[in-house]
Amino acid sequence: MFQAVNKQALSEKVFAQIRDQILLGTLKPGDKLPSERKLCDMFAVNRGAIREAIKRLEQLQLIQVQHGGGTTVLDYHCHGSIELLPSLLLLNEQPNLSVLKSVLELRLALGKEVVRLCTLRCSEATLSKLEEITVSMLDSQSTIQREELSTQFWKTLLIGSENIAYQLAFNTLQRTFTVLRHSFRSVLSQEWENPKQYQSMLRAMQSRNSAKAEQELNHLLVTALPSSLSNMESP
Amino acid sequence: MFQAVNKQALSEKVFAQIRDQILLGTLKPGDKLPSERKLCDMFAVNRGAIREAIKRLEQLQLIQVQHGGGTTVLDYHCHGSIELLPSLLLLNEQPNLSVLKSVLELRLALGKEVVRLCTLRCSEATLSKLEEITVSMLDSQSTIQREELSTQFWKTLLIGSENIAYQLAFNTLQRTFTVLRHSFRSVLSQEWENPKQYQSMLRAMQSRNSAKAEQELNHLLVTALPSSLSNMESP
DNA sequence: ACACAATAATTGGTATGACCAGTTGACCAT
DNA sequence: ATGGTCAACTGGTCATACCAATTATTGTGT
Repeated sequence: MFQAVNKQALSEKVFAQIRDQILLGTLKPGDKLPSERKLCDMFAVNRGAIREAIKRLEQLQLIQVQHGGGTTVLDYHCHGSIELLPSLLLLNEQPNLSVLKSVLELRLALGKEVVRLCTLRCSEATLSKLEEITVSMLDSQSTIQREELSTQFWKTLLIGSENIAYQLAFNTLQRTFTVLRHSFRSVLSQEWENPKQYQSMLRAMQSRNSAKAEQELNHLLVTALPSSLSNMESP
Repeated sequence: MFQAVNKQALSEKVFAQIRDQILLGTLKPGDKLPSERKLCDMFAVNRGAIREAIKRLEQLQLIQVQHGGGTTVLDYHCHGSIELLPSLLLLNEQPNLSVLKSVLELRLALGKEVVRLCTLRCSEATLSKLEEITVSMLDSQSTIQREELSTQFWKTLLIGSENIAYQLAFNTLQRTFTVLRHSFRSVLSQEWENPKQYQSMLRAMQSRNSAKAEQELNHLLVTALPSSLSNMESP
């Protein structure tokens, strides 16, 4: 009936505003940000809040701060962190289809590699755990439960792939999709509604057939795409 | 002859210390960070510096802050940003070989996709620009110049791939390698010392042969690996 | 002894105002 | 043209107070 109230720290709001202005291009690379004192006036908050926001922007490589020399906007195409994807995706009211396509492509490419490496490297114990999860998926009742199991499945795959870089990259991707789903309930079909496909992939992994496993994953992810985005070039 | 002097803001030092303690596992997931006031005493700095550091840590998803309820350490395996790779790589005095291997695998996988997509999508103008760059590479004198040209080459590839997610992911990877080279001059052979291989790849792209281009990239990147890391499973 | 509401203590969030420390540019002397 | 001096500006640090949310404690009634 009621919705949770949106509480947000001041530094958070300041951060979001400046970030979006940079991503929208209102603030262009090379531009100087107003001085911290001026920003205090403009946002009507104290300097601490401004500085905290600036630290976050710096962390995302959106700006460069120089002691005594002002703060400069960077080109996020060249320096921006991949953590910007959620913000880029939802810059306007509707999700940006071009960005969405990019994210899906990235997920597909990374996913394939994870499945491949996991197939080649993972222990029997990992395969057993994956087996357990798919079984639970098949007789799961609620969507929310299948979603949780799907997350479990991927987490296990990532551990099996023995690659921390992929693990961290997936964290970012997951945040991106979380934000997306939160704002737009059904932009994407949910791959976790297809437990049988998970099982097919696992079968391939159990026989250590990485090519087949990749192919099954491709099927799992691509069939979940809306037609407007399905014009991706497959290998 | 001379080196730039290492100047670092206080909040920066605080940030680095806490970050490393989390990555090292001294601070475990679920642990409570000391309160901001206590941290002030421990680090002997002002509360503003502490708070700025905390904002950065939060941005990296290393901690979770709750108004009035303290600050909790998160499991970076599950939540951490991919921006942690540079720190993970150089946690101890020597680069962590396991992490290094992960990063190289990620670079290879992403690189292949970028080359593939660029081959399929890029304009003739992009191909011309790539041609220019490789020509410059061939008659470049200094290493520093080849490095710059190599960066140019990749930047152009990324634009040609028309995928913002890959672009941002590469920014992170580039930072990782920059940090690595900065600390350890010659852990890796430098792929930009092999201009001919760049040209072979470009030839494949010009004939829109994405499979061949991928293969040439594989050769370019894999031959640059030290033998201790070359036991990667190739597809 | 237990449940529960009121209260106190703790923790993060915001606000001022001051001063320190680099950067920049104008001006000047060499 | 080079380097020094100075003032104005910008980011960095500090101390202190108070607001706001959470958590622990206390006290009350049953």
